[in-house]
Amino acid sequence: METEAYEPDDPASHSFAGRTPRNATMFGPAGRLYVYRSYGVHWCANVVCAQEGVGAAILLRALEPTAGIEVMRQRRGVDDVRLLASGPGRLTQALGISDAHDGADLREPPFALKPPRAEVAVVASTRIGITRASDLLWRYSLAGSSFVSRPRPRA
DNA sequence: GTATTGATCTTCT
DNA sequence: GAAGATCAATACA
Repeated sequence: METEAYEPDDPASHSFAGRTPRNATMFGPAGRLYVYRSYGVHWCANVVCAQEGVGAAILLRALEPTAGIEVMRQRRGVDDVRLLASGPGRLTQALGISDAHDGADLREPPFALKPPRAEVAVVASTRIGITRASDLLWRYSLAGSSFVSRPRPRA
């Protein structure tokens, strides 16, 4: 439901300052999962989306639970479906993603990549939760969705 | 209801 | 030693 883009020349991107042991996955081949720890507390999941050697990825900020909702509720400890994965940290907790999944190939089980089930209306807006280059319209979410981390970026 | 702060790891200065 | 792609609990109006 919601993603954010990060490129090598983006001051807010982990890959901007160069390759480190933690973000090494980000420089790997596309289609893999890049997991990093945020603020020492949360895990955040990204999809590597450029050729090997280029540190570019898409941050998964929110999703709409469609399967395994009960499991997600158990892991998150909340009932409201809209709160199960409405944020990067919440998303990884709901899916049970951790550093064990860093570098995993999204084309292999337990993951799977599929084409969209239907045409969707996507809106671009400013990014959230960062302090640098936050004016870039690199946050993409589905129009009118109630599963995003915030209904709208504050004006 | 909004505002502030704690938790706690990796990297950078 | 400080900041950061965050969340949730606490403090205040």
